[in-house]
Amino acid sequence: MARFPTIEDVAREASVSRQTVSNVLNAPDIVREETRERVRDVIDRLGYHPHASARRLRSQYSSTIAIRMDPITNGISGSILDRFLHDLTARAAERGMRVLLFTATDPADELAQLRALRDGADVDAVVITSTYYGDPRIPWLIDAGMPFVSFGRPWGEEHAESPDHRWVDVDGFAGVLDATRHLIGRGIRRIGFLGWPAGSATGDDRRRGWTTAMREQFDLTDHELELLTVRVEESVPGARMAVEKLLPLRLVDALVCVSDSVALGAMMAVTEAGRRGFPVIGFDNTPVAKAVGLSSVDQRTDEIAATALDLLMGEQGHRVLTADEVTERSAHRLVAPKLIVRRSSHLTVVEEAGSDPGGN
Amino acid sequence: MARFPTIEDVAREASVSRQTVSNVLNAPDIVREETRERVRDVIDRLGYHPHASARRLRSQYSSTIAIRMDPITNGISGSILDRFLHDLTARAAERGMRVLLFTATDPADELAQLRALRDGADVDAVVITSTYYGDPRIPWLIDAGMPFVSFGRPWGEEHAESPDHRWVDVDGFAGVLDATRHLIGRGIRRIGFLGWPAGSATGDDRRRGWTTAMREQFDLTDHELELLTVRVEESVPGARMAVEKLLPLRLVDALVCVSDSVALGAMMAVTEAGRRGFPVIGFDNTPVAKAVGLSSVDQRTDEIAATALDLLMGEQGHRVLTADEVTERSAHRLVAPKLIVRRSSHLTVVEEAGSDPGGN
DNA sequence: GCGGTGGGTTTGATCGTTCAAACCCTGCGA
DNA sequence: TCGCAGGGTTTGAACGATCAAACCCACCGC
Repeated sequence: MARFPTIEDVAREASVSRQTVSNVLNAPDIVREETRERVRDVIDRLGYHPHASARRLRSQYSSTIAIRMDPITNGISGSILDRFLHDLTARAAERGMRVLLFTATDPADELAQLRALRDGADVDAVVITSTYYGDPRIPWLIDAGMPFVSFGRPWGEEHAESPDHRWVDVDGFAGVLDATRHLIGRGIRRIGFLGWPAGSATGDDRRRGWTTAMREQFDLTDHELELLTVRVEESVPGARMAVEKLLPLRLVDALVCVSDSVALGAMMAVTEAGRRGFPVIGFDNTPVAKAVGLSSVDQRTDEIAATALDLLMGEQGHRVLTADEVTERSAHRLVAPKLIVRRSSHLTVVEEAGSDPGGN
Repeated sequence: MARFPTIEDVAREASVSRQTVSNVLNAPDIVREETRERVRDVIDRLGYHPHASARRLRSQYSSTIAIRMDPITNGISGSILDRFLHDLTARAAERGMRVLLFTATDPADELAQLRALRDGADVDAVVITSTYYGDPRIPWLIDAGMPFVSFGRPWGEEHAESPDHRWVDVDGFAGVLDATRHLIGRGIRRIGFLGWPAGSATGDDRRRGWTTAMREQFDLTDHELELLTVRVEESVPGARMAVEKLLPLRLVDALVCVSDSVALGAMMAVTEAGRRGFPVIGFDNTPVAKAVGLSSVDQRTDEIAATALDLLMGEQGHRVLTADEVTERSAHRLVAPKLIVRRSSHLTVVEEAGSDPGGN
């Protein structure tokens, strides 16, 4: 392989110094216009690209964000993280950042990996996903002074309000509220909620969207709402069996679901029972939802990715901000999801419209 | 943030030279044991990690592999690439390699991205996926002298046999052959094939697995095989409708499918028609297959990832091999997939066993 | 006693860039 | 005329590692 041109080659060819070439690239406004043009021409002609490692070595910025590739493909909803990953990569590129993947076998290993990435000056920041209660990564990252943002709220953690922990999350409450209102708007009254066992922060938050929508329209007690709720584990067959039992009771005329997995189970039960026109709405807008025509609440991963970068680098910046540069107001953000309406929530069978954030 | 220790700090502390520290890390066998131990102790004590960019600058290796994050989440099978990505990252780490993501809006943009990555000396090699007929990336990469491996055969391309183009692919033929034999072994004779429209290289290859298995057992003409074949586009509802029409004809007693998407459609039709005990087998072993109990042919992404790295770096190497270091024999590999049996292909309803490559 | 050998270690140069400071020039006011 | 400001450019050093060659020294054979 032929040697690539260096900044030195460009400088010589353009009859300027190395530093001037560097300035053309990094601070074009301090270079006289004529010089700038000339240097740019040479850069194009030689096909020069700065050597990333040399730049990183000198500037001490890696312009790289690390994210863990999670092994857990939790049911059918795992693909959200993949969509997020894609969008994060695209958005990061717009800001001159790269995304580096890593994997870990367990939490301890993950911390070791993070330490190595930091010490090797390989990454400027980390994006963490799937946070959980008492997540050890968070104090570690704060302590290590490593900038990070989490996709997921720190439910009930001490750092929830602190700018030390920047986070972005999906407003599950708002999403389910929308979905429920959508069904109410179609004239349905007896809308059930198919959720996870109580106690899951995310699940409870989503259910609150449903209870709020139901209460604002109908006069229901907590007890009545509880009767309209079915709770199952996150699994397709489990949900299917639960709904098979529920349908003959004729208690509800539609179901808002906490996830696409359980919604898929519900749909299968509904189909099998021959109850066409019984609306079901899922949550996550996974490819499966798209494939089977299931209405679902879309997480808008692109919006989340863009927001994560805003939190890390500021609205405009091209550099990762350290924790002490972040103010409380700019450290947390909820992204409102968007209901995608498909056949499963129409009373009449209608194909969805062509343009649809759910994919192609 | 406090400054990290450099190789210089370690050297001073251990009373040796920089180079000796470097040797302890990169060529431990040439250092006297006593010295090695002493240096290792100091490294541990100071928590030293080599500065990745400095190393890359000097050594001209980036130890990084780039892969494009594909925007196309083609139906429900998009998740295979994600599993591959995860496995590739894990396997690469074992060999001291990192995986860097990038995205592109179109083929031209992808080439531009690749060029920038190469010129910036950011990556040593590229993994490309979703290759297609006449893929412009392949000649470009060969021409640019950039080492690469593709996940996917170059169907009918000139480079198919050349060591210039290293590739690994799933042996769809063998997978479908297995699946069909599995059904034959269960005593089923009239096994249909649900495929894609003729002309797709991957689809035709998979169908050949079915025809071979059927021929070796039963005496069937091409025409008869054609009658047992149903062809649909890659979509759940399309497959469902096709199978809805097929079932009443009572021509077939089971279906082997070209993908999980169409298999899912088939399953839905079967369920709706109340034909319990009508086996369906998919291909890809997506999370959805796992979730709904669909037997499926698993692509073994981990095996593929490991093989891709073998092709790039040699069986043992810790360095990417350039194209001219590769011999013809070591440039291509087919990975045999593995049938995962679930409820959908049992005549009696039986849950699958606990340990299952399909996830958790 | 002297040259040769080879394992183990050190030394100086180098990778390609940016930082910090110096430099050069022109214009302007005192 | 001189000093000074300041835009534009150049120069030398530094970032932290590895490469290539030199070095040291104990040992061996003749």
